Amino acid sequence: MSPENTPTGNVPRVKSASISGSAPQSSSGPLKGLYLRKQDLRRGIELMFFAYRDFTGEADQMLSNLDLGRAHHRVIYFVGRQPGMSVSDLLAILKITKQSLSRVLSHLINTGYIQQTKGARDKRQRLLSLTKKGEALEAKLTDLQCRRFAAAYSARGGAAVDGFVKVLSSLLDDEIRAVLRQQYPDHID
Amino acid sequence: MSPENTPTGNVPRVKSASISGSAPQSSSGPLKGLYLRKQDLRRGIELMFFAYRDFTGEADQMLSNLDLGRAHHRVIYFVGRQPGMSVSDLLAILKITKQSLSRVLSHLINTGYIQQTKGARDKRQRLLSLTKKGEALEAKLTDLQCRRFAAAYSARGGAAVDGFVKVLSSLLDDEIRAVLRQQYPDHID
DNA sequence: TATGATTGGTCAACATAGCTGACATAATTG
DNA sequence: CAATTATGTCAGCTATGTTGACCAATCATA
Repeated sequence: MSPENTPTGNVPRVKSASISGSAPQSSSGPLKGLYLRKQDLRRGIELMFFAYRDFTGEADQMLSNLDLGRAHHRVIYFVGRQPGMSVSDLLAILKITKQSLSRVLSHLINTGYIQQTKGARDKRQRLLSLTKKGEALEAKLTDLQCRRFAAAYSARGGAAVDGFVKVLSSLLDDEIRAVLRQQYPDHID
Repeated sequence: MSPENTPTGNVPRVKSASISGSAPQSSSGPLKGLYLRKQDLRRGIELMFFAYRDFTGEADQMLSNLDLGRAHHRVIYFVGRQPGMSVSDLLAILKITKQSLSRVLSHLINTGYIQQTKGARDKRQRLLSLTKKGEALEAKLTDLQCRRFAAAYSARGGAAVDGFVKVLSSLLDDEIRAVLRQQYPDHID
């Protein structure tokens, strides 16, 4: 309740045990490493938590009215992003088990959001795409989230967006960064 | 499998139905709004998804070895952040039901990560804090995530960090932004 | 052509972490 | 004293992840 936070005070308090190894706290150039104080790193952690929750919140709401969840959203989003993708493509992006995906995907197929066609080259593959109904939902959901980003981006300007993209890219695991570089060029900075 | 993405090509393709309302696509100053193209907004959506997953991944791994989950992590993190906070403080931050919190919190108390003391002013309150054991775990987990942020921050520099923080702040719901401004000053830009 | 790998699916069981609804207790506040 | 607040608890439901086992169709190759 009280607005002060006892342990991590407002003062620098440059403790940073094992982190300071890669980040000399007050040595080189002017202001260098000022953004590597423990409090700054914690701010990053916390902003990620809150921003991610809020970023997904509106879409979650819309989805729940349709008896769908966030897992369905992900499938709809990525299939809409890349129609004709195979199930294993999707598994590689979502990094969940095929059993988990199967539950969600078959529901989306049964309810007419997604359709599948046999692969021409490899007939084992099931190539996924959105139906008209699926496209409509994808558009509504993506639009919601795009609005939020558009508002944030235009409030802060191009330089901030550039930094945002750079830092997020650097937060990724090397593995997924490689996948993104392949599948979605221009994404990674 | 194929690296090309059929619908959302690499070319601008400035379709942007309802978004273009707040973002004139090619009108004003030089390069203005160049970061508001549909593809740029989608990049934001996708980076948030992947970065959040990777950012939480390492900690999740460590937690699962202790038979704890991400929900326990959140409690440990925020209690460590602000020892002596009440249950309702925590509920306001986490935005989950007290029943959900109760399950996780009582487990953390039973296993000796968190202790509670009666409030001095208001004896109904249970003020939460980490035990030694809890502090040790919190330190390990936060350190993991701080390392990731420190690496990203120092790879990209202060200007990028500044933009990152600005954009994330603008992605927040107004409501939580107010809470953060109160509880964690200096967090919101 | 036979064998093994790949693509994809299915059934069953389980765990985590959210939810609602209903109710209880203790303490504070007006 | 009455109403509100802070917190807890029981019971049950849902969404979404997990393992493990097993199956069928198709492809690639020795």
